[in-house]
Amino acid sequence: MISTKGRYALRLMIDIASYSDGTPIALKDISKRQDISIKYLEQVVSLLVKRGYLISVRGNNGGYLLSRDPKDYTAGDIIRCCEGTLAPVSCLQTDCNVCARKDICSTIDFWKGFYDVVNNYVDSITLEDLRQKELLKIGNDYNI
Amino acid sequence: MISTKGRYALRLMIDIASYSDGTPIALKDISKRQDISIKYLEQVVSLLVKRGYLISVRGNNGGYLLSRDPKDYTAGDIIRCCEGTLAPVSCLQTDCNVCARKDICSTIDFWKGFYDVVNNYVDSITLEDLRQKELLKIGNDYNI
DNA sequence: TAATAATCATAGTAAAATACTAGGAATAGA
DNA sequence: TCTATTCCTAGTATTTTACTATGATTATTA
Repeated sequence: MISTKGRYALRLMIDIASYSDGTPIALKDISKRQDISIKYLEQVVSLLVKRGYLISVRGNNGGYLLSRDPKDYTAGDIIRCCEGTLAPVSCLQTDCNVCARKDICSTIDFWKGFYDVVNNYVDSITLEDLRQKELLKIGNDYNI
Repeated sequence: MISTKGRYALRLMIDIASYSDGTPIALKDISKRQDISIKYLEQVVSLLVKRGYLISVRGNNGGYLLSRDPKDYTAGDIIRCCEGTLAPVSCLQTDCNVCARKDICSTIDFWKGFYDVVNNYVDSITLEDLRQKELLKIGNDYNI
């Protein structure tokens, strides 16, 4: 299971990508639209700012802006930023958690393959793709 | 991350598939080879027995036997049996955890795709494939 | 038949992770 | 200066994880 950090991060980024008109989007508004507390969003957003995925604007009328075009983020970028690695086993994490059984392990290749299909998938979808889907949903809502 | 339950289940099944000569394999032996406590293996193995993936033989000289040919188990069968669903989000679990946002959710298709690539991958590898890899490793060890 | 070696079943538990909330400082526009 | 925002650090209840412990049950074998 992907934790709330990763899932909320994706929704937050989609929200900003979908609703921004060039001015910063405040957490207050994202909180309302996404039904997630401002306090928790603060924690999620801080990871995205630290990574440079979002630009924060402090003070009154502040908020957050994308630092790139939506097509230049993958869903994987966003999820990994807040969720950590998507490695299915700890011995595949980058800061190589060396395993005592690595020379005799018959499952490591299986897990590498798992890791690969996951990363390939999440990196095949861009924030722009998700934004298009969101705009479609909003459109559908208006049409009811 | 896949938990120890799922990872140990895979190793346990590979171990039985690789070392069984038709007589039951005792947890004591699996424990030695795999470096996992008998007590913890008991918990893992009970899930596989309940699901019918293993046949247990009680009493002295007892142990466990595969109930099918190794080519007729997928890695996915084994992992899901002990790990539970591989769904990345709870609203995709079979006993549909209905989400209040389902009609307006723009990420559900993304998560469905995630779920699909994971299931497709783990179901593309059979226990026989993993057994072959294990036998190769054992062979290599003897050649050192 | 008694000892032994195995599975089976249930409970307990320490540590870590998860999913938050709380309080207040810093910043900047009106 | 007031207010609306982000920023930062702690705290915390709950759940999950990764086991261990105890003892019952079962069946072979000496």
